[in-house]
Amino acid sequence: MKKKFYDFCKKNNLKVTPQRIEIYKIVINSKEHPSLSMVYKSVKKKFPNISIDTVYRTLRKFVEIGIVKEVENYEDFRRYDGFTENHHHFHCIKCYKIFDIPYNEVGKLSINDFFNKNFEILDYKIILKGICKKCKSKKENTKNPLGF
Amino acid sequence: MKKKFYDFCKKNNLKVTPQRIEIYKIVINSKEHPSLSMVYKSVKKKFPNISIDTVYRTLRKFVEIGIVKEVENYEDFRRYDGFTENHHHFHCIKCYKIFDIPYNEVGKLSINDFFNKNFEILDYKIILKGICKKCKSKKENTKNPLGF
DNA sequence: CTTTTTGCAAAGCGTTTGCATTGAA
DNA sequence: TTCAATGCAAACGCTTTGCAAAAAG
Repeated sequence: MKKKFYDFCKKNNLKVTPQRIEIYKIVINSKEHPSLSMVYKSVKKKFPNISIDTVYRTLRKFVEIGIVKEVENYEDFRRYDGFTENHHHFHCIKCYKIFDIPYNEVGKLSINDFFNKNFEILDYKIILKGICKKCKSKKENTKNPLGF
Repeated sequence: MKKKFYDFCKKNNLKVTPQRIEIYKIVINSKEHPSLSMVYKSVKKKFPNISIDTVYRTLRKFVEIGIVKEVENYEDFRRYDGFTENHHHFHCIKCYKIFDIPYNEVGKLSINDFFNKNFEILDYKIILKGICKKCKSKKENTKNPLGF
């Protein structure tokens, strides 16, 4: 684990600083998939003077080099849906469009027993990512249709 | 559709204003699951003087009364994950913890043919929501473990 | 020694709030 | 005529940026 960290840093020309080591440890050891403010509070125990932007920059770096991932259901902007029945979504990574997918167009999901014993599942969503038909036939897509 | 809107407004003591009608139309008719700024740009065509906070307030109201939904993968804060292998997540709605779920603990998803013909699926994530074992045995959970 | 990283402060930007005015019922 | 909604401006909170000092390699 420590080796993995050093390797990633070396490979990506990142200097290994005590702050980075500590932030990495916190993310790895946390069972809660911490938010930034949680990481910040935690690092401060060891480095009371650390500034919050160091945490921001460090986590961004970690995501960039792939040693840490962002939990999937975060996007920069809220988006709205007038179709209020329960359904899934397909996200096109090229044009940023989101397509509604009715339940029956995706195979039914069967949750296994172990899982059902430990969690009460109220709802689930399948989020598919890929490229829509239109974008597959285009060379490139430069325009951002969302207007930002 | 128009009737649905009037009914929802009446039931929830919302006044039917031209701005609200227009915003609702935009969300309903958009195929793109618009972001706020896209809605804003769109309403401005009809109401050049509309202020952005009206759009904010209106969309919030709509979500509140349930006539519009927020696309699921939006959360207020980024959260981080040191487990970089591909896996699913279970979100506890009580304690806000996110649990890692290996692929094999959830039944395999079979995508049907229609779907595969129209979309190139690069990845999919199953996001389960519910209540974890610990929270099921508790009466209430007042503490927010994420630190915000 | 050179180059990156840190901490600080200020700026940026999406979102929310207070308030007087306007408009729906 | 009453009470909610709008538009405006200011405030708010999370995130980013510029820069000099400090630390890593």
